[in-house]
Amino acid sequence: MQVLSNRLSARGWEHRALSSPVRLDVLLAMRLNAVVLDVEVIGPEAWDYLERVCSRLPGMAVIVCSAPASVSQRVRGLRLGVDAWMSKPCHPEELIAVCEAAMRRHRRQEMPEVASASSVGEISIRPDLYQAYVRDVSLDLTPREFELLQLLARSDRVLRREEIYERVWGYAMVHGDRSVDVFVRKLRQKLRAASPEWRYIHTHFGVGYRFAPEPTGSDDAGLGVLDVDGAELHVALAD
Amino acid sequence: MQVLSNRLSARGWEHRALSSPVRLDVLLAMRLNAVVLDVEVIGPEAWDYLERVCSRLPGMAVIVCSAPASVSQRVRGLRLGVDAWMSKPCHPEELIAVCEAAMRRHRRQEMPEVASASSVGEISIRPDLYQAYVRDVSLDLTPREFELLQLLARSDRVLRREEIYERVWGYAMVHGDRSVDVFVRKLRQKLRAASPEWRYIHTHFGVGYRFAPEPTGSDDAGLGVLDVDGAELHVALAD
DNA sequence: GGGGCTGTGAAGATCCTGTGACGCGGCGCG
DNA sequence: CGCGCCGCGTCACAGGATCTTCACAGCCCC
Repeated sequence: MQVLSNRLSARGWEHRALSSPVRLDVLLAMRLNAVVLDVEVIGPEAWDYLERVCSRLPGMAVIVCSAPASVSQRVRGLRLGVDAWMSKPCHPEELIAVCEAAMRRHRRQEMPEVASASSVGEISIRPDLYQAYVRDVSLDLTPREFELLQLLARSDRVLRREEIYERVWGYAMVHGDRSVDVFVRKLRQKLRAASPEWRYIHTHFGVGYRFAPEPTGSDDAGLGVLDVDGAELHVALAD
Repeated sequence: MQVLSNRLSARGWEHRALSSPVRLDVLLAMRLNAVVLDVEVIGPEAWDYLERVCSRLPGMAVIVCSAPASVSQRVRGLRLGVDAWMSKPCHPEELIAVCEAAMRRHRRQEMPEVASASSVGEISIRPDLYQAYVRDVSLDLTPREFELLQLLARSDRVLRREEIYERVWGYAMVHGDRSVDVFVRKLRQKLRAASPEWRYIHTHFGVGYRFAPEPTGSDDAGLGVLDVDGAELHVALAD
């Protein structure tokens, strides 16, 4: 169990290990992508339990990993809705691979669930439409601009150019490429046009960019030229 | 093989047994729900073959049934896209149950399609007749055109070409294939002919297409001075 | 004040889409 | 059996949208 847990973490899976049967409604509340069960642990009501789990949570992958069972038992389980049946002892890596294979197929069917819309500052990002809006007015972003915005908006830290390039363009940035800068400029331009009261993309000199919606508190007012200790300066430093 | 074949027939599965490797395009033309492979039979190119089969036919269940293999081999196969890996000898009934488990989710998608007629804009879609109508006049769609329309009409988001291709054609789109574009054009042509006051399919540059019935606001009013030759042209350009 | 680093604008290259035409293969018909 | 029709997929072309590149100006930090 410990080894399995370590390997799951290594592959980036959120998970939890429980040593006793879980009530159906509790399982339901966990909103899992997959569950690995041992019929021995469940006890004599295993078949009934399996059947209810599979029918109540059709979107969840169900893997059984138990002491060796007869063919007829395994077939019965599979027919009830179990996605895979492994015999202990088994290699943890194989168990993980089996879980991933089962989830892969499950996920394919519930395709229509694209990430939902999110709002940052005045703009709302709609992944289902590949577009961003300010009060139902489209920013008219190109695909690249949109992907850049999406990446920035869901990161709350400074992103280096190389990182941005790699995640938006999909391959490594050659040294000296200014594409990221150019697209940041285009994005800023469109953001400013649609939402002039806010600043969204902040430059970190020598590092990269950071996304953070901030109302332009200063929409001017007098704001002298040398507002030395004022808010502006503070913002500049905090930047 | 014979026993397996008999049992498959008993359970009502259409199937065929082949004793030599099958070319990828032949496999593709078979339009299978699942395939059971033996890596020994495929030969030394098994990994490459498996990878291509899985990526080309993401909707098909792939089960490997071979002589006992190492954990790392099984894991590698599963990570490539194989749905289950069984070791010979195995009980035919278990193999069948495993295939059914792998296919279960994929099929669930196709069943509810026997849905009832639906209306979008001026057109009504009749899945039972495999045809679409505008005021009881048939659009005279070909099967492919109809499937494309049906897919688009029940999605309220942008669909990427690869996604459309995969769900209408049933297998993965090769990069650069223009079939989707061509069929969108044919569909638009017929929609425009039957329902000229509406726009249905919207292009999202660099992304894909989105279906949304919209009355052509433009055939009207103010609109420029020299819109002499009419709404039709305008619509065509604006699309 | 100077050496990078970043913002900006524009031009050229590149990519994407709409479109018409064509070839292939299946099917019904004479 | 030949023939034409039809559905389907491919191709090439053209126009337009998008992306990349480049030079220059402005800015930041040392």
